[in-house]
Amino acid sequence: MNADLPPEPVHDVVAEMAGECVMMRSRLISRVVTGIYDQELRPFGINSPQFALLVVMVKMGPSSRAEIGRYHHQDRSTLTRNLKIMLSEGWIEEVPGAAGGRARPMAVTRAGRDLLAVLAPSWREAQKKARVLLCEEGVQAITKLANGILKPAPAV
Amino acid sequence: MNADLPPEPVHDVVAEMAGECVMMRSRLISRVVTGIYDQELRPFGINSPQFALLVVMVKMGPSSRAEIGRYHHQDRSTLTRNLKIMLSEGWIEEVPGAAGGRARPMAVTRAGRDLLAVLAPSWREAQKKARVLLCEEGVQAITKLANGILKPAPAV
DNA sequence: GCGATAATGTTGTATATGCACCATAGATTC
DNA sequence: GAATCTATGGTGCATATACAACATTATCGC
Repeated sequence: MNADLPPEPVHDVVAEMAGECVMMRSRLISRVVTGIYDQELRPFGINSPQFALLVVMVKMGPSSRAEIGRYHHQDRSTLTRNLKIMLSEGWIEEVPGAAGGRARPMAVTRAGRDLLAVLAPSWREAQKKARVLLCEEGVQAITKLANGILKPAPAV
Repeated sequence: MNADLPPEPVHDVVAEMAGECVMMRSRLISRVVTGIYDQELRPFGINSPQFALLVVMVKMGPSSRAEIGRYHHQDRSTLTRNLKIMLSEGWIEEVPGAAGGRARPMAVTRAGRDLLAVLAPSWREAQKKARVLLCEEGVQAITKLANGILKPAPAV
């Protein structure tokens, strides 16, 4: 309001940050929740980020790194590296003669789909634990939020 | 229910995962929100995770890596490395003759507190953008969730 | 067709994050 | 007091993540 007032005490500023920062809370939740799923998925040799990417790719169908990045809000370079690991695991593959020519769409393999089917019970176990931690209310809020990010208002 | 039934179609399983996974959504939100704050904080030479740690450390007062890790849900080794960078920036320091002897508490320096005061307006700008993205409802849900994780039911 | 522009994928660099494992230093137990 | 247990901090390793810069490849405008 008034730029000439003395700066507010650092203590107050930090109290405001500690009490309200959305980023701190988002990252905290992400860390804790990721840990829950990593624990359940570990026996299958796949981790949380890889599982997420695999599911997104099944959902999207054959897609280029750039397309996946736009939908999943990840940098192209991140996908170049993460997909390389998933390729070597045989969960995904490059679709041969697809797309115009510059892009090289990737798709989930049969092995990738089978893996998802096999680990489904463990994933549900993790879901259950997450629900306990976040309560049904929290789960719904997060679901709604994320869906809003994934499906931005279509250009009319 | 019945282990002898044929496995449900992979398609259905993936649809369930894509539509309900809490981890995928938590990480997505975290990525997007972190990006918002990183953009605002960049001019100050500090990134989102470092900012979060700095705020937590002011809040906690002099604390060992182990204590910070328990409160902030981070591995001790993660803190060893992250704090090293913050030490070299002069935002935190080792408290000399504190604690019993085995632990070596770390505390935020004057420079660290000043940095928080200086970047406060940019942080509020990021808060504003986050509020637009998540809506007031989402912000409150995340805040409530995270507070629940930070303040677990005290052992009675 | 040609030059300008835009999109794609890659690599270098820096940081975040957790697990497994280790050495050390307090704390416990007898 | 010595053996054992436990907590702390550090290292090696693997992965996630983004930004900057680059070469390549379309695409557009003319």
